[in-house]
Amino acid sequence: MLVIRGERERPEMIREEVAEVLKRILGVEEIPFNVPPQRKMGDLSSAICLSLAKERKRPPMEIAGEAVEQLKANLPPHIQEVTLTPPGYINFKVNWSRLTRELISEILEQGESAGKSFSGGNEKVFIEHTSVNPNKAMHIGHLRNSVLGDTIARVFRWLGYPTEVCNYIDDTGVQVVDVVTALLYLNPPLFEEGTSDFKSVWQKIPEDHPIDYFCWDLYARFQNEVEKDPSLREKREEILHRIEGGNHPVSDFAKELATRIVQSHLETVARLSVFYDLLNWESDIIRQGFWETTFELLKEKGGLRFETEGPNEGCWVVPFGGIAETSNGVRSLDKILVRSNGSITYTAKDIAYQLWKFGILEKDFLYRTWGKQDHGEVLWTTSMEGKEGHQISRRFGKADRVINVIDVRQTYPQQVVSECLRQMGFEKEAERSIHLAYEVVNLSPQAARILGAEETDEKRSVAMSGRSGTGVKAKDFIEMVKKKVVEKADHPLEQSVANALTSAAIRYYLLKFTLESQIVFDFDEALKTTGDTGVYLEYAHARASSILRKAEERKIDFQWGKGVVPVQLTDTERDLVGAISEFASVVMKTAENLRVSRLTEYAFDLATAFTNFYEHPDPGSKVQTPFIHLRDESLRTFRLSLVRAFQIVMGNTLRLLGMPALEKI
RNA sequence: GCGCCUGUAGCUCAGAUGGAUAGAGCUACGGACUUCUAAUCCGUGGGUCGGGGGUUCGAAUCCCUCCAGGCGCGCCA
Repeated sequence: MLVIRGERERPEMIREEVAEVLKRILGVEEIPFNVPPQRKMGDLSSAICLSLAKERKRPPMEIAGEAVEQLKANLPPHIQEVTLTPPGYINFKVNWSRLTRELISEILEQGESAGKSFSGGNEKVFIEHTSVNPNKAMHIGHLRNSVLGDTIARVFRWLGYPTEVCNYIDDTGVQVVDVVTALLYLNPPLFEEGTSDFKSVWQKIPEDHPIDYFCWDLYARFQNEVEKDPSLREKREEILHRIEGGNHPVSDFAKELATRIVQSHLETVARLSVFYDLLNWESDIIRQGFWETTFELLKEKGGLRFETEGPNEGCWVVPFGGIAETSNGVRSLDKILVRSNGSITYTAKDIAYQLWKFGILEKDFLYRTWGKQDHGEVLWTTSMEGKEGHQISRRFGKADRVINVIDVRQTYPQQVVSECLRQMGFEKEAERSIHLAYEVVNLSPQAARILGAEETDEKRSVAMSGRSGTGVKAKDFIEMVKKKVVEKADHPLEQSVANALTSAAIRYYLLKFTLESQIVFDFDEALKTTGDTGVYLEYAHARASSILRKAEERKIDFQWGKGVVPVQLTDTERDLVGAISEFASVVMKTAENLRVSRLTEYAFDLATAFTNFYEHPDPGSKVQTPFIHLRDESLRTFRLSLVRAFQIVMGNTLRLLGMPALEKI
């Protein structure tokens, strides 16, 4: 759990006010709170006296009774009534009128920065997400990663933390090697040794076929071919060395290929408003000698061992405790960083990279700009042709906290990385190396069948696999959702609106699940546009905007003043105020525990509260008068101001979720 | 074998720190639009919170155990 410093927000504030008084009265350290099951009981409740009964050897009703008496004599500022219900609950009624006056004033005054805190100080947060192998198209599982990381980054930025987002490009890994090998040697015209002219190879990619899609199929095909053709395996080995070594036409070709595919990945996620500050290339980590420095550091600080015997003979390993029996027989648990042939493992590179993120490593990348992104910010990239860190306008790395967004299957290697940091003596950095682990996206049996997967079990979900080419490609999915959104609309949509709804629907779908919940992707489920969806959120915001627009068109003057707040709010007014008041503390909690689903849940609650208020501002009454038609000027002003306050907070919530806040649909 | 995660309504999922009658959405059925935007709202139906023990005044939540599913434990990345 991260510790987030921040100002106390409304619900927290009220709770703390109450807790303060109660702690004094009862002489306890902590006061637990909960919400009563029925509204008439109150808005806030505590069962503290029930747990106190035993140790104090007194009936809970008696303890609570005395506490209530004292509370009545000394009411916390935002509480208007305290009651007692058996078997010993203390219930509090909030002074909604007062809370509403303060809350709306504050929001209208602060506008779009309402609820924003500037508590982050100088603590820099470094977030790595996406990091898709640049050898094929992205699929929906990758999107979950991107959208999670992007949302977390938005939350930290909002809270005032200097935040840096990077996308790691593994351009020297076997996946890229496979596709390069396939391009060069699978189909004629074959690559001729000694030449640096790759024109004919590039021409294999049809012009009307996106490169990432082409490589998706090619990569899957290559997996089959390489199985039965030993000469391809040899070629692959050769190409691996050339790419790792650099300084060879094939290496340049691989880089070019990866660059083009990265570009298509960036275009894909940009459709969901996902952007980065920096692209970090693995080839640059290798070429800048990050590992050599790390190797020395590891040997110097300890935590690394050269094996002279046993199964890992000839390797440099990090000891992780003995031998274990696994399903594949008896294995050493120690993590190999340098193989007996001298080459280094992925985890070794990861350790070096993690050290760089914290600014521990003396080495640095060279940097240049990649280009401007759709949101107007420049994207940087590491590059051997770039400038040194001190020569550019930005400073990358040197973070105080590092969040790596990687799926749950990589928990073990991530632990190895932070454990290595610990063993090297970087205790604080190990503590602040956070693996944001989330479960994968699988395909429902139906979805798998639609995609043409063979042998689907009707009960079991199917893992997506780049190797076999089964998966829902991100761009396909985006297009499908867009098509559905346009179809479902009762009027023609502007392109920008259709795109915004599409993005909101997809982001919401991928964010609403808890981190440990596997998403079993099903087309019907994922293409929903009613109920608990991103579309619902957009409608609530657009509806509020329309009301305000209409009020303006009719020249309705609604000048906010605290005097317009009714003494007694209706149920739906009160629920909406309650939802609005929770905004800031929800954002804070999201940053603390990195559980973004809490934010989507809140967004839905907030939108629901508004929609209910809009449909039934006077729940008891048979007639519901549109706000702009209200005769009672004071009430009209109040309700329109509440709409405005909602619109501001909903807009902020949407932006935190990376969704455009539509004024009109 | 060891470790981690999951199991809640027909389906998809929420349910910090243990609290009062376990909630949404979808689906089904029945209602509400000469509109401040109905991708909405209202109503009805729907549950042995995987099973069994335990701790507690109180357990979906904590502990033990069993069952079912997923993942991890590579000189892969």
